[in-house]
Amino acid sequence: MDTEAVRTFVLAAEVGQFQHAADELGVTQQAISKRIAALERELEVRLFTRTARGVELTIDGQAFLPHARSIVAGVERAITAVRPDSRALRIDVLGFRSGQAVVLHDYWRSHPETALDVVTLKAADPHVAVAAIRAGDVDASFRTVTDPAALPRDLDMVHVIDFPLELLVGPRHPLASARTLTPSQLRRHRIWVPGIAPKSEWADFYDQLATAFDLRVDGAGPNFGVEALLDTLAESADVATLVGSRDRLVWPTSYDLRRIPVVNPTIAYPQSLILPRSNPHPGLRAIIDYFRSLATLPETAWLPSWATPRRR
Amino acid sequence: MDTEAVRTFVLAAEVGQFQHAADELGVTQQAISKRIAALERELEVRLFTRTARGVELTIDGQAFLPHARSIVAGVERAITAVRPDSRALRIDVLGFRSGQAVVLHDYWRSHPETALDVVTLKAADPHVAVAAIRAGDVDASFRTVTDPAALPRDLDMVHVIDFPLELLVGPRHPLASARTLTPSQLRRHRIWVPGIAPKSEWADFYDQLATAFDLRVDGAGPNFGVEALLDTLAESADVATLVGSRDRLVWPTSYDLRRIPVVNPTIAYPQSLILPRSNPHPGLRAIIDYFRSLATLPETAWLPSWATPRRR
DNA sequence: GCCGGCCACAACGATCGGTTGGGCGTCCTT
DNA sequence: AAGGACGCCCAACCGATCGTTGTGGCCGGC
Repeated sequence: MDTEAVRTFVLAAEVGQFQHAADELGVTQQAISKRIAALERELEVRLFTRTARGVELTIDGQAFLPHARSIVAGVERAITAVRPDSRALRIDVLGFRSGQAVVLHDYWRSHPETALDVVTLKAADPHVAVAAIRAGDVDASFRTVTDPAALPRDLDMVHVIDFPLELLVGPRHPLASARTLTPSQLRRHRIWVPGIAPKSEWADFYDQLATAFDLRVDGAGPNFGVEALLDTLAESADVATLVGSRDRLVWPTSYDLRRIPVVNPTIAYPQSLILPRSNPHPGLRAIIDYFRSLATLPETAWLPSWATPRRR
Repeated sequence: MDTEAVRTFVLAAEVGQFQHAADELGVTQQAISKRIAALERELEVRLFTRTARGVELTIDGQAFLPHARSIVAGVERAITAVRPDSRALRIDVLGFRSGQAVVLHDYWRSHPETALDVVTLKAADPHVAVAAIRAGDVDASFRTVTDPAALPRDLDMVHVIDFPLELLVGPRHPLASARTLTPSQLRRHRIWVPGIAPKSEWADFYDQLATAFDLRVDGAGPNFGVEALLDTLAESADVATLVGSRDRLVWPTSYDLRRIPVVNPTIAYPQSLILPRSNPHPGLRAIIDYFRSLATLPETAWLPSWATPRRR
């Protein structure tokens, strides 16, 4: 189906004449006639009844019209999503299931008029995101550079939210039936966080965490994907992992995995947004405010050294 | 833009390989390559990065993907809306601003998953609707045949709701400042209801109404459209009209028209739905129930002779 | 260093989408 | 009732497009 034909159909339905639509589009009436005929042939349905003074929608045409409008609107949105000059707000997240993306989705659902595109740069290195922002490929990125001096002067990094961590364990794990846990209870249990790149933001976070609470955090081993990790957890009696409270993890219900909040102190992972210092996309303000309006941490929460905590 | 290309893009993005997508679609890899290239040329943006083991979405490609899915879904819905065998529930209303359509829209908003197409047969004669239902062109019609014997045996007519009438007047009309009105207060005022076809359901209604309350209901004159009617009302100091409480009338706010409920007794216009007696569309049941669940009339309401009133 | 897998480019035929030209039916005017 | 205006369709033609087959380049694995 040619979307030009669909657009032509909508226009012809609105003006009620092929001739008028043809003038509007700067083509001949015969071209309109053929476009509609092609559409009718494809749908195997008559869309217009031809009269001496123009055309009129058939029942099928009436039923088709709103869907046609929706297609045209969809094409319109799709084009503006990639047109460099009229690009929608485009934000980089770590992954579509990350807490960042989940909260961003919540924001969009409460502000559905926002033209928002969520993308993910498949690179652990925050410099990739920094370069993408400076190049104008994305408007902002939910990443953190732990050393503020490493951030170029034309970019800004704002702290937007902290996600409390929860322990994720299978049913055979000794801590499986706990309602909540303190960090000291995690001592001597193996915490497996695969796929952490050395010297990355996450490596640093878990290093600090392990030191602070004398934990066994094992970041070694390749990341075979979240499914493989969940598989392992479900079976294992001694492996657990940490996930953000807002992370979306989908697993078969047969897995019977449990998420157990860590408290006293709460362990939180700070989330920042990197954006241009000058002329940031105007839609970012509301998104930052939305993130910051969400529940904040207790005074006692533990945060890594680089965090600039937001507390009430 | 060709929707086949869009569908191809979505598939290629999902499988990550042109070759695989080509196998899936039963064409050569080169065809896929050209489709994507054409899309990229049209959008003036690179959608994939080509690698040795397949393709990967660019940032722009990621931004484009959800919109592409929405286009594909829109095309899907558009096709099912007209495919005779898989047709969505299709209901005929008197007009898109009628109370019928308004309530139907309310229903759809609370059940957005319903595949519903609203059409209007531009004919005053209910036999047109009857024929359309019998032919399968529509599933049901919000029309009334006042003589039940005139309804073919294979069709059923169910009473679904009554719409109380309100007086619509301009600011200079002597009744303009009333909060409510009784029918007897309308006596001697001219009530203008243009565009009523002789011997139609509406002619009969207003005949009975005029007789019952000794009113001056003027149904003469051609209908120049609702705008012309509103124009006249806004200016006039002695012309008023009756509208259903659920009818949607949009007018410039400068008009300052008022809708005044008629009470003691309420005057109600009964609404029926004509549908096939055997194998009606399964979605109709919920719609009928929805209409019937809405506020019913007081015991004292006036209804035309053919009505089968629904009262608590 | 070779092989295998995947994508791009080139050439060719079929199809498609546009134009011009001509004809028919309806409505309005004279 | 005849003529003109208008809007539609059909036919013929032409350039662009979409598919095919054939070929070459690039990259990763053995």
